[in-house]
Amino acid sequence: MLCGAPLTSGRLTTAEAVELAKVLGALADPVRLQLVSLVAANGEVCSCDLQGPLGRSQPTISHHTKVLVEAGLLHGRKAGRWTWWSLVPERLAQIRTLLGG
Amino acid sequence: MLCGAPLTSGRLTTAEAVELAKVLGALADPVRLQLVSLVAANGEVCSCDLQGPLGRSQPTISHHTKVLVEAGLLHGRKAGRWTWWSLVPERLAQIRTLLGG
DNA sequence: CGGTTAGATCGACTGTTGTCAATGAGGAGT
DNA sequence: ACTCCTCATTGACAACAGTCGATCTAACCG
Repeated sequence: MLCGAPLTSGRLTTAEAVELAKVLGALADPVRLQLVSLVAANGEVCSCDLQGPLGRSQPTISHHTKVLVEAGLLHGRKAGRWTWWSLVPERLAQIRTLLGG
Repeated sequence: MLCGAPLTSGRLTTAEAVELAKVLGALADPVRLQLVSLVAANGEVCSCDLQGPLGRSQPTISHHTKVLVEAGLLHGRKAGRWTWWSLVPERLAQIRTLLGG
């Protein structure tokens, strides 16, 4: 489940490769990278704060947040009508480690 | 050109996001991750050494090496009929930094 | 030169992905 | 209850990406 065995020390199993590829794929999109960047800069933001800067429709934003949540990179906290998004920094650190830390 | 401004310190421009997404996209594939892993483990390998472990056809391997080279992650050294592949560790380190080092 | 071999390129097919308009679900306020 | 408001979901479509067979290029060896 994505622990130990960083990429550059060799011996990456197929299952590990698939799992890591999934997480990296979640980050491999300009809109999602900017989304993460925005959340990182503001601590906690709601979807309506993302729509403007990212220049995408509301369903598209919703789609991207979902992808990031499923990758374990983003966390959503529902409060009334709003959903507040925040990063999961440990997950980013984990990816960094797997990439050869 | 992908320097400074790590992801988690905010302020990622569109151009930077597109560029970073491209590199991450190059890594976001199980076959390519295992390819990198194999090269990392063996130092320098030729394509014929990859085809077996990766279980893909020769054109597919060639396609993946090309993607990785274009992303600056892999380097090919031609010697006679063979091409010897090696990693560009600085590039991986750079990505790690961008991811929030 | 002809034959073999390593790798790249092309063409086609398939599955996935980013996008939006339309609609749905549910809280908040009147 | 009724109406906004915020976000999620659905359906559709275009663009992209991974894969392989066939073909091409170029290097080595008799």
